[in-house]
Amino acid sequence: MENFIKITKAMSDPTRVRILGLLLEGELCVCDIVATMGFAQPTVSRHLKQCTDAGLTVARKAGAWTHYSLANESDAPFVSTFLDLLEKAIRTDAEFAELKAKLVAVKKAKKILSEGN
Amino acid sequence: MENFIKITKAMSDPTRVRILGLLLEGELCVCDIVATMGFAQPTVSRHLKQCTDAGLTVARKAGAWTHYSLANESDAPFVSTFLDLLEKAIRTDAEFAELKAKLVAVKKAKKILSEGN
DNA sequence: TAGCCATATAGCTATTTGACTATTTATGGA
DNA sequence: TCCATAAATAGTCAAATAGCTATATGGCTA
Repeated sequence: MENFIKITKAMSDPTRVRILGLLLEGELCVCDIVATMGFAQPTVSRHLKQCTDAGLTVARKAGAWTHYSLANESDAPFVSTFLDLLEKAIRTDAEFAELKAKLVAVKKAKKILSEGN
Repeated sequence: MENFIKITKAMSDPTRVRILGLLLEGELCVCDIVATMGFAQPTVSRHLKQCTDAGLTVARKAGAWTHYSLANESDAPFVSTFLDLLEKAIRTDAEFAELKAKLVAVKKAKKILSEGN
């Protein structure tokens, strides 16, 4: 029950739902999400912490970076079903479509910068 | 998306989850839930309104009474899946077990009173 | 070691939420 | 018609939440 509430609470905020939606595309670092969504870095960090506490996401540290990805079903009960529902829900969200496009642009820009070195 | 958020918001409060859990047993009037849960009548009424707005419950007026029941899958997308998850979540909630027993007692008491007339 | 970068944490503010009491609305029976 | 009962609405208050800025923390590189 407590777990269920944590998950539904985490999924009851549009910002977090969209962050989770971006993670459907694959692992992302905090800075990617910040660059894509335009929120302050601590705001994104807190959202990710809440998702991780709910068992929806997993953090992987690599040097200064923290990469977040969606938890897989073995990590916690319900999670995969909830993520399926979420995926269906954001499919029709216009704002999410924009974010997804923005993320592609952010990744592309990052790649160009890294190649420049 | 908006609908999804309404549903997850409705399901992110333990009181509402337990109310919905009681409705798994079948249709109930507001006063049954009030008697079972011990909250003030307006509190319960508001929770039920929120659930109905989210498409999780349906209200049926009969005289002075309003009977609430769970929506069926055709009423709104996601709903049946969410209710399945909810059912699994409350299965292990000790407080819900107590409420379920209390509801049985409330119904029994009501029956005795009605037979007395 | 100094300084920069990516994250996390702390603390603040505005808003939302969940509880309550008091009141209103609506129905059925004396 | 008048009263009792069931439910909904309005208004109030305390606690939780989501955003922000400022400040740690921790790792990499010159």
